[in-house]
Amino acid sequence: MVTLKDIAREAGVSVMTVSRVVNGQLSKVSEENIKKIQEIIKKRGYVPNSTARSLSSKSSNIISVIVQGDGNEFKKSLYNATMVGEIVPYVQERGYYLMLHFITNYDDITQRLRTWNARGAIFIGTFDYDVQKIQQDNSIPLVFTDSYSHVRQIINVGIDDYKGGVLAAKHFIEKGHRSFAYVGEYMESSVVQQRLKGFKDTLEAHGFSLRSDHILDGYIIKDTAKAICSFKEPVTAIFASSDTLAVSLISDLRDLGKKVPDDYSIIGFDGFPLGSLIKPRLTTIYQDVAKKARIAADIVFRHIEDPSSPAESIVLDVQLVERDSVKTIET
Amino acid sequence: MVTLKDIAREAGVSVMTVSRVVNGQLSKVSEENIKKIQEIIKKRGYVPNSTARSLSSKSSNIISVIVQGDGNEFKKSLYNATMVGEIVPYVQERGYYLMLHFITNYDDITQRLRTWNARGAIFIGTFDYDVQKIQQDNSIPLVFTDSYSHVRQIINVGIDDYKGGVLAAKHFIEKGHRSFAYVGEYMESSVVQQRLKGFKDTLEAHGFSLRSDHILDGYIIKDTAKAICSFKEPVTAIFASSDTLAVSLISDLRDLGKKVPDDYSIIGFDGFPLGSLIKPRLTTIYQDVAKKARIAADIVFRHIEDPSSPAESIVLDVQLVERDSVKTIET
DNA sequence: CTGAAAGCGCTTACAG
DNA sequence: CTGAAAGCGCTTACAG
Repeated sequence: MVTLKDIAREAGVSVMTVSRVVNGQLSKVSEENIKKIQEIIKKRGYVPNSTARSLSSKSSNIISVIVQGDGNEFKKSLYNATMVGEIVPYVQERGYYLMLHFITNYDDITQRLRTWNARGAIFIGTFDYDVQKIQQDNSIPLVFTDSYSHVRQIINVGIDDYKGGVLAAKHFIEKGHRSFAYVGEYMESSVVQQRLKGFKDTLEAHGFSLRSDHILDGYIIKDTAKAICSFKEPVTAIFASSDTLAVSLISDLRDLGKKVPDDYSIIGFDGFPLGSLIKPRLTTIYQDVAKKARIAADIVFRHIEDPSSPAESIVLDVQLVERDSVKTIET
Repeated sequence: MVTLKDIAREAGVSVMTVSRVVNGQLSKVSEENIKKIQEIIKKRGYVPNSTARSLSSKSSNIISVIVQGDGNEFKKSLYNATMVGEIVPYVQERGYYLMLHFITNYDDITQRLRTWNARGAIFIGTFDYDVQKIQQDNSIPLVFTDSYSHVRQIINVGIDDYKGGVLAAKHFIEKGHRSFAYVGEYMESSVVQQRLKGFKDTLEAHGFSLRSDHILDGYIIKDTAKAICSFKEPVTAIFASSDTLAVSLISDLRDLGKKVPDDYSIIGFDGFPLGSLIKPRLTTIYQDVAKKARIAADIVFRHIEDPSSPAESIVLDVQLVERDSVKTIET
């Protein structure tokens, strides 16, 4: 392994001079030495040792991406892949490295961040309850996404989940629907709850209701489609908390001999390309996942460069994308 | 930050004794000290500094996952997400950390591996040509997936892509099809080429042919569906190199007023859940992506524990999953 | 513009 | 079972 010392010896200078060249502090080194050193570095294939660098500077150029869960969700939907896929190049462009962690136990977070002296962290998924503890234990920039923690000084990039629910409800109502159901996955997550709340509040504001037994947890109930088909009070409109869920539901309903949107109308959430590939094309609430990821990464770097930057909470808009999965009912 | 030294001082022992406890070398420390030290560690919330550890031991517990491309492919299909989602928990269970790299320039690989003293690496995607160079430059275990490099000592976990093509061809022929097309994405990748080769060879062995202008690169041709519909010599059977591609194709054909499988029959590749959610349910060549990921991770750790382990090349089987996207043509 | 010294927090390799 | 010493490859903080 080639070290600074090796380069220094060969160039006839001290390690400090080589260190300055490696770190781009070129104004502090003579042109002659810069050139000589750069040539030797190239010739020898010198790669700086990041572990040594981190140890002595007490900080690393590692950004940790902390994903909630054991990976099951990661493999199932494109949401996490889109987030991570967007963040990685962003991090790399800035000369940083990305560590990926799956977290099922909050206590692991601080340990994983500290052991590598991570410079910043981006959280993907639901980390509502322990945000405060995580923040107390870590002094590096922590950017949450989709968090509904009530901690005041939190940096978060989220979307208007509530509005998503509102838009879905309004759309169903406009199309003449009068009976509704909500299907959520990971029902305990605030995101899923907010979408539900926006949906329910809006229905009620218009004089309709969402029966509590029409709110289904797709994670608990094995066959959501069957449950919906056997409602005592039948429904025509179903709002699903994700496109993935909506697409599965459409498929399951079809297997039960039901047609979408003729028997059941469905609105999804996310706006992934998938939704426009299926038949009927899925009406959905669109969120800009890539933008969310990019903003989260931006904020991390802003706070790394200027730790005094204020905590900011960003809420991205959502919009209804009307396609073919909601039928118009004449009233 | 709490260090070994702090713990040692508080326990009234040397850093070495603490170090032994931290590293689980409990047989070398008195029970009394073990207990005392463990309590202090817990009380102080001591977290070992991995950068210091790596520097002094000249090795780290980092596994690098190297993904080919700039992330575009990562965000588009569940393939990479499934691979990564499977590998992460596996790596974490063993007390290792995972770094994720997107690579568009081969030269970056060695630099990224070396700078962190990575202990091993798993490659996802096409790394055919530079395998030899990568191997020469790095002495840690390198596990490739889906590589068709001819380097002899390569560790690779792949699938029988050729057989996938064979199965698709046979199925089409059995169902009475006589005219064929192949749609591939990233046509330059060996994986896509092998699937094509198995398909073409089998067609020819049965007295049929695959015209070269019926081989389309989905990455280059904007509207593959339209191209297929305007073939001078029409086809009835289309083999797509991935499920994602097949699903898009079905959607595009539908937009052109064509029906699957009535006008065109389609076979995909991968066997993702998605394929059984759409209508018609997609007939496809199934590969066990999760298994591929797990085996790749297993091999990395086997070679870390025993560097003298022989290079092994594993080829997983594939199978045809018959669903509804291939029509029977009476002959 | 240059460099000598100290130190980051561990582990390795000994000695006892 | 225990510990003192040296060193991993850098950076920080000075001094000149």
